[in-house]
Amino acid sequence: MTEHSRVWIDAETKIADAPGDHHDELRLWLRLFSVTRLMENDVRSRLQNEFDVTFPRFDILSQLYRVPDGLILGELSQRLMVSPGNITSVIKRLMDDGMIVRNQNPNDRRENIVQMTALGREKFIQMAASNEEWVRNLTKDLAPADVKALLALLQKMKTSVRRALDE
Amino acid sequence: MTEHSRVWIDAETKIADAPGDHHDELRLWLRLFSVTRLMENDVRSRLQNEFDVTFPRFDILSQLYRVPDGLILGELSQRLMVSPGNITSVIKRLMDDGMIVRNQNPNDRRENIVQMTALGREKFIQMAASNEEWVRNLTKDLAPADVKALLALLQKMKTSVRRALDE
DNA sequence: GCGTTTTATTTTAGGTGTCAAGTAATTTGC
DNA sequence: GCAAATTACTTGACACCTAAAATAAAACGC
Repeated sequence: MTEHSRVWIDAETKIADAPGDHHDELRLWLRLFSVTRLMENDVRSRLQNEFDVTFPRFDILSQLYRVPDGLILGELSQRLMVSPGNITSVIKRLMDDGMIVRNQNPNDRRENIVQMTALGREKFIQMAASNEEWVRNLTKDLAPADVKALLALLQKMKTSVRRALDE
Repeated sequence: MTEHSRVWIDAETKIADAPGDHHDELRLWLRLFSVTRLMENDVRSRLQNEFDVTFPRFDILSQLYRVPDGLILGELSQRLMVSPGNITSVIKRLMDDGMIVRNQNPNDRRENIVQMTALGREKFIQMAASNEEWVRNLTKDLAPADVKALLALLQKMKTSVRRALDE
């Protein structure tokens, strides 16, 4: 039992489980939420302890890593699903750390493009490798077929959610 | 398209999808995370707009609703999977709103039991009903069998995560 | 072409989150 | 029985988060 594994009694465990009633969707949401929080808490504390980086910063780096040409702040905000006003300060700190750079688009001076630096790229690669290892370890009791099935079902779920949000 | 449905391009959409490689677990984590955030953002903004309550407060009320005898702060912290230091101020605000009360346990004066008030109970019932409706709407394109399958697979996943955290 | 509108970002106020250090109450161990 | 360890909670420093208002630049409309 490591420091990363404080035992949570999560928000969903104690609900009377009478499967098959009319509350399965709610139960699904609670379970989804609790698994996510469980994993997120572990990943967050490991990122902090082993790389001295916060989860949101890692999140930003993940995005920028995949887009070498960089992203404008608005795109970043949308991809991370956080509000635009939030990005400003986190970006500032990543710049102070030398992980990213930020440049005004000369063709549209409202836009600010952020890109990874070589340093950011180098550090991110290490974090990403550890991150993947942590996640694989957390999910190691799932059979590959379960993983596949979850991927497909969660895709369906995401599609449903997006459709509902677009209405 | 309502105010609740700002269109996010989430953190996971843009990953090259080459299913079947060795990165399915990571992809699963990203997808799980993005669905959760998508739903959470919607639920949070609706709770705020329609009930003037924050998500964490709703979370606390949900727990207390199910336990009429109340919970001590530490239990609450564990169930919500948030750090103990966090609970204090949120509890304080819920008390100011008259939704909950807090009493010292006379047998162990370190412990503080929080319970819902009649007002809290009354308001929570309305919120919970709306919440369930929102969630059902968000997941409405999922067949009942998909919901069942997801519930089972996420349970497996949660078990795997807990086991890994206990090591 | 010039005022209006839209778009991109920042700022502000307030709530929530962590961790670490601190306080108070109980339990342990000799 | 009393010092030491543990448990429950609070506080303080700092990071993130949202919503809404403010700023600045580009696009639009007539």
